Amino acid sequence: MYSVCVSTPERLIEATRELLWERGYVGTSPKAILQRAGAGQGSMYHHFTGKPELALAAIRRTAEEIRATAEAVLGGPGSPYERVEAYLRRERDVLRGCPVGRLTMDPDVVASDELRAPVDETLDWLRERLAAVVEEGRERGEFAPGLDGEEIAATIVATVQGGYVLARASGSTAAFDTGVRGLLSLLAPRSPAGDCPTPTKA
Amino acid sequence: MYSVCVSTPERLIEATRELLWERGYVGTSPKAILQRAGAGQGSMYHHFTGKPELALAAIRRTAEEIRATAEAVLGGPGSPYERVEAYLRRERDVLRGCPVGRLTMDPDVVASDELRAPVDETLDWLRERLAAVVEEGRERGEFAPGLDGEEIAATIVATVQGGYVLARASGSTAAFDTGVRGLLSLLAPRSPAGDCPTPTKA
DNA sequence: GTCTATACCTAGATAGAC
DNA sequence: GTCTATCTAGGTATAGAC
Repeated sequence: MYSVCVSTPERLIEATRELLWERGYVGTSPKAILQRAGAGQGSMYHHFTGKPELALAAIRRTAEEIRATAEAVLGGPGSPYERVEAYLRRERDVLRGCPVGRLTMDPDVVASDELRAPVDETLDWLRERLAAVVEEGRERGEFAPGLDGEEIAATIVATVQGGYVLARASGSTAAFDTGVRGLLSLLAPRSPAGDCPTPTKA
Repeated sequence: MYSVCVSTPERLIEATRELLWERGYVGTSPKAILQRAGAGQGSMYHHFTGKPELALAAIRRTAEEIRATAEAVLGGPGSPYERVEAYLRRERDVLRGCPVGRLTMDPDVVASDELRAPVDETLDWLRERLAAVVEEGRERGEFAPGLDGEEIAATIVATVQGGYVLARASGSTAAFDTGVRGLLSLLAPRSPAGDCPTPTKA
């Protein structure tokens, strides 16, 4: 209940954001939204044309929040590798999953260009942002020269999104962390000497 | 419609498998299952106690299928790296997503230990299987000696599961392939000489 | 075993009073 | 703006005929 000094449309949007995160679009009913927002039917249909429009407002806000959170880390201090590591290791509600990524498993969201757009834009922005950081690191010699920024960026975002899947399947955050550690070990800058592996014949 | 020489329970399970893949558990109604299976209400409740039991049968079968498909590649011919690559590059219905992984975004599946169990077991088995292959490759010197099999396995599975998310968000398989290429470039065996990067100071 | 009929609840939206 | 009917359709399950 967001009953303190918050407008009704605001409470509706926040309630929708929570429910979309918890139950997805098909699993969220107007009735559940109204109960959580402490509003009646009339209010909702006065401010919004229906469930899709309300969901769109909620998704857009969540998308914006995710960008801001990511930018705070990726545009922060530290070397490119450190910023990627900070992004991967930053605190997350792992078992709740990604409030934007999870919508891609929602048939009604994917079927609607309007609802899918903010999801697509967010993940696309994130990939581009990470690609720039990786390219910067590669130019500095922090990453192997053969790596491609866009490819590595896609791998990073996928590892996070897939980490949520593993964690929710097992009911534990461990698998998420394990996957992230694996990726970081693959990305880790080569130390000055001695660990360039001696290749053996195939 | 699976009307040719197939028992009714069989048709019900197959219809449920399809619908769970397309629409998830909360998005799949008994009515839709019956229509696709070409059966009536009575048939379904004669053979199954209800939607959860039918879904469980469907999920178990899909899980078994996934294991068999993965084992065919991971237990096949080729070096460990080649088998991992074959797993990552094998043909997939990328835009349909993973029929097992997607269930982790379903609130009713995650809330039920019974329904979640086969999902968890499948992804867990896959990680262990991949970990063994990676360990084998590391012992052969195909992968860097510092890598951890279980970590890399989690990264591989997460990249695939997350690749589905990226693909479905954009409505294109490109992002999946890009993420896989990035991961393969990170995993690639070091070539005999010349590309051990000259490290620069941090 | 399979069908139809029936039941009750919820989803999603509209109408009109206040 | 918000509320309480009201409405039609669908979700989920049971009962009982065939």
